[in-house]
Amino acid sequence: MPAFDPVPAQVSFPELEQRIQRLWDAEDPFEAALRQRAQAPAFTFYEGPPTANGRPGVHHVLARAFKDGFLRYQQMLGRRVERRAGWDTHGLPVELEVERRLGLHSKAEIERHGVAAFNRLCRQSVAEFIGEWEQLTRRIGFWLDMQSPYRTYDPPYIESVWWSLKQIWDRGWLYQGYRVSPYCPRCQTSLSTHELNQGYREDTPDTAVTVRFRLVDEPQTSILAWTTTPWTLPGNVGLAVGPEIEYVRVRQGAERLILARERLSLLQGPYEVEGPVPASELVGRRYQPLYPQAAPEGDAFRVVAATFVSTTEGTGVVHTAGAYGEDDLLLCQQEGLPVRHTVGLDGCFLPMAGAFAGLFVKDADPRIVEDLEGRGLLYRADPIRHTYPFCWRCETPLLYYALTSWFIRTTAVKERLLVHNQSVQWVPAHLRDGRMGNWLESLQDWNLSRDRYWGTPLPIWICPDCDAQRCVGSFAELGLPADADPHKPFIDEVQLACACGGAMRRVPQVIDAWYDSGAMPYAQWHYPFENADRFAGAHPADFICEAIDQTRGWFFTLLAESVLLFDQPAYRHVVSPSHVVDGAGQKMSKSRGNIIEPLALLDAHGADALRWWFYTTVTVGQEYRVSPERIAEVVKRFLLILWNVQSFLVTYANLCGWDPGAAEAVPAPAERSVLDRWLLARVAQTTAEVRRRMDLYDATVACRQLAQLVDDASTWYVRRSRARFRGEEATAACATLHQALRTMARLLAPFVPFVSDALWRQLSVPLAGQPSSVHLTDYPEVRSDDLDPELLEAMARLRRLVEEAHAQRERARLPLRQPLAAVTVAGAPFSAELAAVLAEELNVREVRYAPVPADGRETVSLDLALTPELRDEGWVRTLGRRGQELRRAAGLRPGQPIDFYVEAADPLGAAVLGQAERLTTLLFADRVQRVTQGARPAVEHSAEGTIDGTAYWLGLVRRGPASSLPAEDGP
RNA sequence: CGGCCCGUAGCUCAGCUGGUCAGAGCAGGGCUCUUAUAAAGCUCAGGUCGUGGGUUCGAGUCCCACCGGGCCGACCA
Repeated sequence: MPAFDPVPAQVSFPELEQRIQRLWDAEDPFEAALRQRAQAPAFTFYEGPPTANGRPGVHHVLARAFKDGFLRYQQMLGRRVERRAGWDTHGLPVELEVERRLGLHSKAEIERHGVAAFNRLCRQSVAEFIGEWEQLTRRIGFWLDMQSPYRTYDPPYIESVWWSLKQIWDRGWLYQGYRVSPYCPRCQTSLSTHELNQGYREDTPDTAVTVRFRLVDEPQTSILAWTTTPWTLPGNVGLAVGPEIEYVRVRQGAERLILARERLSLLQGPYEVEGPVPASELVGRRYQPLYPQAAPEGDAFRVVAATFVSTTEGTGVVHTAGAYGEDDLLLCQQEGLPVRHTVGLDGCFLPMAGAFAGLFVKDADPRIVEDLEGRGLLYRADPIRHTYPFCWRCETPLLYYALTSWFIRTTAVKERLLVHNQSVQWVPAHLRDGRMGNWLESLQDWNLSRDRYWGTPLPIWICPDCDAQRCVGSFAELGLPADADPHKPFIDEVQLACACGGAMRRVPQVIDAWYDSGAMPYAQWHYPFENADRFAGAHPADFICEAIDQTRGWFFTLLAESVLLFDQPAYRHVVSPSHVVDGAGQKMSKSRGNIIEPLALLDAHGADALRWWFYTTVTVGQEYRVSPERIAEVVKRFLLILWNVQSFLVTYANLCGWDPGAAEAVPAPAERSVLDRWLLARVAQTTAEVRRRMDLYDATVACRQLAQLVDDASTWYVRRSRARFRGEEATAACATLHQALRTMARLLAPFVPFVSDALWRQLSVPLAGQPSSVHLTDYPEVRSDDLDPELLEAMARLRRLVEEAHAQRERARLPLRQPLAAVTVAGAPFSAELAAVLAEELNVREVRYAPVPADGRETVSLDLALTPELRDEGWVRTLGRRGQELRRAAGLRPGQPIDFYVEAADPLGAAVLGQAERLTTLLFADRVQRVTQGARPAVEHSAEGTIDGTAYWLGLVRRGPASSLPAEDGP
């Protein structure tokens, strides 16, 4: 009875993975692993919540592969690793999907449809692809608790978010302000940068105007300013000059003009430069408003200094309208210039714009140009073409438009953010001071509010009578039950009594969905209303892992909220892989048609292959050029080799009846042959290196080391040990390879969870009391008794010399089958054992040594002279090979007893007679008989050929049934 | 415009704190081994290590500039 179940030579990894998955379904080792570590110290992980209203892609597999690898590793180290799934459920992407489905195109249409119904659909839409996410998560072997995920729309989650905002409010860090954003006047919403990028159109025709701003105290003198958006001119409140820029006053006809010296080329017709005007002299000067009737209250129409002013375009003077430009707004706030809208939310001029009132701004542009020209204020107007943003949904030209927004004063804790960021171990390391560090250095206040519907409502109530503001931090303050739906529109019905006697109403906004996700460390536990211990024990996280695009996303919001609320970092280690692109390095997109579906890859090559490819192909931080061919290569180069080593062991262990569970005497490792000791030393060395690398969160080098170990086990240990598995050393060899493979299965378990478990289970069959799954074992410790650096070095040296010797044979055209008398090593002698390995690998009788060459370089040289005896043996080995081919052609299995007949003239015939025993062994035959010419017996299979010019004939006859070999599964 | 990453054999990529580092795998040609039965081993690449400077006894490996690619951000008044 064989100890091991036979291993089919052909393996389909996708099928194997499904088989293992079914075992997991039945045994639930995920749950068992958690139970097993229930009392162990926690290793805390935060799962970044994806939005489930989109399909998962290959890039999601990437991050999840790294998450799972590190989590399994930590668990095997003995930590308790909880992994709770989460879903990001709010936000504009969800709303857009629902709008699309309902055929709605604006906020007005949503409100006509009804916000309650709209939000109901949003809630449903979030779950749209949840099944696909769960399927993929499961398929890639990512163990994640998806039974009780946190969801950002759950009332307790929202209540925790409210609590956090109240904390921020109490510290004075939550305030209302203006912000300029790209704004679609038709949809009546601001757009995110992401959306903005989808709508840029090049070569958009527009009009650039250069306008005279007459100085109050010098009406004959004008400052020239230039703009491509004439519609912002009625909103002008100031002119900005650059403190470093040199301005000049020029005379042209009766008038004087002021502009930057570098921009004189803008002038039309002859002019005379009267002299320089320092920027400092311009600052503070007042000019006449272009549209006095639209003048706002306050100290407007002044020249101010601003560093952002350039001289690459225009006049070196920037027309400033605070409500219609980001820089403009900041400048106005800084300089005390009034900010007021001249354009309404619908993109049409307000009544104070006089003749333009009611006109859409883009339609008003030509009218404004006409009007300015009529009043002598236009210096010149030029058609231009530039890149301009349009709404990607409705194609309306976007406006930069200041809206009332609520902000978190993140700048107040900037120093703390920088300090805590320093404490984080980033992989790749440059992210800390690079992308993340730079982002924090140029930190601005967080624009928290969104004028939308499906999101966590901003918990601020304002009294219309006395303007009192109140931030609400719990449901109880509103008298709401714990299970109340706190979403719009219901929450907007809730009024609070103001001290002045008025009824406070909630502000209409919801908050940035990114705030929701950054709140997960505390909100997933409904902290501080519940689970205070649970939160305290799981913050900061030991480890998070998301793709690089989360730097300014989730990585930032986690950190920002943690610092704002707790003055702590949110995580200690971040692994952040780069992007996934197609095989040609192109970004995957629907329009390019180069999207690679993860499930297709998984079906074709399996999850282990894809995971392993992600770990080993490039270092984290470089892009992943994924293609089916590259994943297929992993199967060939790694998984199949691993599988074949396993298959080899099982075949021979069964063949020689070795049983690891039997109390058979196995020599202690130190007593085994040098190849065994070498393999065990390689395993120990690799174990140490893998642990060291994984402790540094470097899965790439760890896995590359493992790949090298697998390759060494196959292409050196097994290759050189094959004969030993059939001889006296079979027990030691089987025990060694068995032990090595079991260790390798555990070393590989975090990375290729399916095949490693398959290996483990197979190898454990004959053993009692073993964990049923490799994922319930401990990560291998370094067996210090096995370490043997000297042996590793000596073997490495030996293998270098082997390569050189093989090259010499190649040049001499002597097949390896042909034995040679000696090899001479110019270098330090090997131990007798290693010398035997060398001799066997090179097929030489003897290893000799010579002094090292003067340059100190070790060399090797084969004695290429053939004696008759060596030549005879070479012939016999060739004949043996031909016999093997005949066996194979006859379809005989290993172990099938046979008789061989050989007919050959001398000198080949003599050689056969002289080495009949060797030939018998080579052919695994019971008997080899030489027959004389013309006396060929009747045989089942035969072959003819020549060796070195001598013709031969081989015949083969079976004897009795096959011995007790395992049957193989088909060809 | 700014920040970061990358630019090494036809392709994909290794090369840690400067001194056998000029490498591996794949593709292609040749050869070999084999009761792991097509999986494996060996061999063949004359590559200005993007370009140009610099530091150094010595630089893919450090510094500067430039060119090209990517990502992120800013800007387009």
